[in-house]
Amino acid sequence: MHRLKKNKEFNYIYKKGDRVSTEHFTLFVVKSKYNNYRIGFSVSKKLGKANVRNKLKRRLREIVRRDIEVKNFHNYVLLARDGSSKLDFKTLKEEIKKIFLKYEKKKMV
RNA sequence: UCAGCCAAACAGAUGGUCGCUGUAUGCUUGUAAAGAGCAUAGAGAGGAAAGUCCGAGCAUCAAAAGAACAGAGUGCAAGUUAACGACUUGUGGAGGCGACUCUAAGGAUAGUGCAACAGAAAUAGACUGCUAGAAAUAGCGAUGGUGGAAAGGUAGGGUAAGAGCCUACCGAGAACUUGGUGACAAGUUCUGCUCUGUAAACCCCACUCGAUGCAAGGUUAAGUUUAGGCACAAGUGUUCUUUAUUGCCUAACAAAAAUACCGCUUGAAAUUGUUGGUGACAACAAUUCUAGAUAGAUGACCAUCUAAAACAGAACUCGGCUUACAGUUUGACUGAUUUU
RNA sequence: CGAGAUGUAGCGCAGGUGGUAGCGCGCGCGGUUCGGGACCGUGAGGCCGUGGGUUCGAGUCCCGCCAUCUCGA
Repeated sequence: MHRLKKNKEFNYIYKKGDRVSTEHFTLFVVKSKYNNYRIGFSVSKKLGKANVRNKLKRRLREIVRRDIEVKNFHNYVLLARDGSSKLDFKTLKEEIKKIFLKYEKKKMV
């Protein structure tokens, strides 16, 4: 799994990307030049203090690493919204699977 | 047993599977270095890592060397400390039956300011009033009940009426003696003793302090660019002295890969023991190396412990303070009750 | 991560040296008008972000905390 890290990249994706959202997350997607997919996680200060935000990012990374198979070489940004820090691990997992499926469906149409 | 008070320790543990970040070693790639990948070993957040409220290191500001002023801080004593506004042990004061806790605690006769409303009057001169006297006037500070504060208080004597005018007790001040390093305490003697509160108002006294912060600052790369102003003066709170330097300031344009690398973790370090000290702490000896990220490293699942939970995530590093916090354990002490 | 500023009526703001809190807009009621607006009169609305302290007395002085905003690559 490759990570997105630079602020420029994030801003580019926010501006140009396709957007899909569920109750607690928003996914931004842009086609990549390279033969990799890359993903970044964004958790704002509104969601909690430092330890809460770190824990949420760790969990999201774990879920993407283990349970999501990304077939396309795209750049993704996963934005956490209000309330997502209070969910437990299983519901998080289901919701993230959902959001990726939703994007694929949208693309098919 | 119940209630309390003080201090200390822990901050889920053990095993398994998959993953994350450094370090060391080996292998592969690479001319080599740097780097990349894989394997193995071992390491990997806190008591507050938080707030950024103080104090240091470290770095830059040409030089921080000296003096004065401005500004800011601290404020009982003696100690501890690298240093401090921190801590310790005491002193005075406040609270608690007690164990114990709290305390910005110098100066109000150096000066200035302020004290609403109420009250006759707010620091004090009058007014109301009391006594003597026919009156002029003289003596007096009791009477006035408002206020946070009203001319030391209470009782007795005394007087024309009164008053520390006199006496006793309490309070206050001064001197001396004794004890203590000291803050201060105790005692004796003397003085009948006008002068409210506020310095967390200005201020006075004593002591301390140059400013800015790792986004500091440096390495590699990239400007003897152009225009205007200042001129032997200019530049860092101000002024002065000493030393050093030659340009300094403003604006525009160009260039720019950025945590790529250094700073970045061995330090007033930690653990254990001994000794000294009431204690904060210090000295000595032995042993150990114990995070170093940069979208920022600790997560997920299973089993057992009844249940797995609080506050919360290092970001240059230390010493404190403040604030948040589920629960568990240990020790010293106090009060009440019961039993022996 | 560091440096700074601000919290007062529904909204935007005053209250410098402590004495009991105002202004404008908005809101309610009445007047004016054939009616509405404008105008005139009148009224309500405040634990001065929060917890302590100093003081006789704190929006103001001092010390903690909370929230919001700004600046530094």
